[in-house]
This record gives sequence, structure tokens and C-alpha cells, in this order.
Amino acid sequence: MKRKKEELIDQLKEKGLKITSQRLAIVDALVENRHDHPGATLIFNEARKKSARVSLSTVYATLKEFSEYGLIRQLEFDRMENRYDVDLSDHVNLICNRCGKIFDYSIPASLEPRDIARKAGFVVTDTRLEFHGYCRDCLKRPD
Amino acid sequence: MKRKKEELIDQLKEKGLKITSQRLAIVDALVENRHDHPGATLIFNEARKKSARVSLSTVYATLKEFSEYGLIRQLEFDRMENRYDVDLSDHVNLICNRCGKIFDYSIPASLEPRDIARKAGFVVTDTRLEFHGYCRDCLKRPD
DNA sequence: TCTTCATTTCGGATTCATTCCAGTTTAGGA
DNA sequence: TCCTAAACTGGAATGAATCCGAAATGAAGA
Repeated sequence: MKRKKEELIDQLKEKGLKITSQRLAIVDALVENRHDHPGATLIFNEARKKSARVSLSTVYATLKEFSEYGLIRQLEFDRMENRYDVDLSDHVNLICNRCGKIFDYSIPASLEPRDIARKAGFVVTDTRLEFHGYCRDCLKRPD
Repeated sequence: MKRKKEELIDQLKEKGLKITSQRLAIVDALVENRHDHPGATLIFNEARKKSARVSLSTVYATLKEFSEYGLIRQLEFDRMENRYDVDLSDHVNLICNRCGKIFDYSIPASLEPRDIARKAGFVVTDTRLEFHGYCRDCLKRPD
């Protein structure tokens, strides 16, 4: 299996997006911090460390673009910056109410809170299910 | 079954929260617009219409407090104001990518996108599952 | 290798939801 | 009716994210 980093770079090429030093630094930061589900600020700082010249605007624009092209997944929160996930496989995000860390729990497996507590050591207090797509009315409309 | 409005007011009393004209107006707005899953701005406007003297700060503080006391549920989005749900029963929020409307789809029922398309006429393009709670480390820690 | 130009980047200004704060009002128990 | 903690106000502050015009640059073609 190819490393995630090269995989992402190949996808950039496929989609006709340019490979710039900024994008490489952002890809690096995304892949290396993947288990932290990093946010824009963390990615910005990490990219800067690697001696790359990057602006925060660019980081935002790039993450947005990557999300739109389906290279990564954007996780949204209330009063907390968005986080990004390079793991596109089916999984549940387990989010700790206290420390805010985000853990992955892979599917298919039972989604019963009891099972999750037993297998992942995570006590579920609140669940959030959202299915995004197109409603009946919008499907009918042309445009 | 008691009407949702009285139910909420009773809960305020039970928790020792004061019944103010502002809170009554906010409860009204929440209940009457429940199917729109209203946001703070809509609730503010609705509450104002009912000749109530309310400030936006109060609406925010009240919605936050209601959420914390578990009277309502806060739904968070990216670049869109938070929305509030008075329906605390198990259900999936179906969110249209185009018009932004939020539909409820009750559980227990199959969560298979195919079944949802057939039964609710909603085509699922993206799913979001988040389980909030406490991680292993935080469970160990005293504090 | 050089030229060209659409794409990308920059950074400062802007937007907008939400929170904060200090002063004022008020619900509801005594 | 009085009293006090709780609730409310509105303007300022915060912070994530976007916008914008100008400058830089990747990469395709000569």
C-alpha cells in the first residue's frame, strides 16, 4: 500500500492542481498529524516549522480546496476550529468531552454505545448522526 | 401527551430557572419553528415579533443554557449559525446540500443510505457520525 | 532553456457568529 | 412589600474563516 503522502500528491496531479512547496508542506502536516485530526492553526505552525514559506490564508484556501476535491474530510465543531481527517474510510469519530481529543473507531462494527465502551474504552454520552445529501424538492428542481 | 411548550416550561421550573418573558418568547419560537431547526437569529426575530423585549445576547445565553440543561439540542455547522432542535428523540438529521433544510428521520429504522433514499426521498452523499463522551485517559484522571 | 499565463500565494482588511462585561432590571421567595 | 440572586442589556471584544487586489510561480509549450 502506497504511503498516504504520495497518494495525496498523486491525486493533486490527477486533478490538475499544481504541486507547490506550500501544498507539500500542508500535505506533510496533514499526514504526520493525522491522528490528531489537525486544525488550520496546527497545520499552519507545522508547515512553518518545515522552513516553508506559507501564509494562514493559503492554509485555509488549501484545506478548503482539498476538502472540496474530496482528498480530505472536514470535521466541523462549535466554538472550535474545523479539524481535518485524511482517513476517508468509514469510521466513527469519538470525541472526548474533557480533553477534546478525537479518536477513530472503525466500522463495520457495532455502533452500540455499550460495545464502544467495551472495545474502545470510550464512554459515549452523546451521539451525533448527520446524513448530508439532496432532499426530495432539490432533486426535482433542475438547476 | 403534553404540549412541548408546557413541557419545556415545566422543566425550567424543575431546574429552578426563572420564568421570564424573554424565555417564554424563546420557548415559543423554538416550538413553533421546530421543523426548521431554527438558529439564534431566527429565534431572535421571532421573539421580537411577539412584542417581547429581548436582546440577541440573551437569546444566545438562553439557548446555550437550555442546551447545557439538556432541554434542547444544539446542532453545529461550518460557516452557518448553530441550529437548535427541541426533538430529543433518537433521529438522524438529513441535511440538504443545496437548500440547507434539515429533515428528521426517525430511528430505529435502517441507516442504510439506500433505505433512506427510498423511504425519505433523500439522497445521501455524505454521512457524519460523531459519538461524544469520555476517553480512556480522561476516565482515569480524577479531577 | 525561455516565455507565458493561469494558478497560487500573500497579508491585510473584513465578515460574521458568538461571547464577554459591567451596569441595570426583575422574578419570586421571605 | 422587600431583597437578592438570577437574568437581561447593548456595545465591545474575540476568533475562525473569507475576501481581495497585487505579486509570485509552476508547468506547458516554443
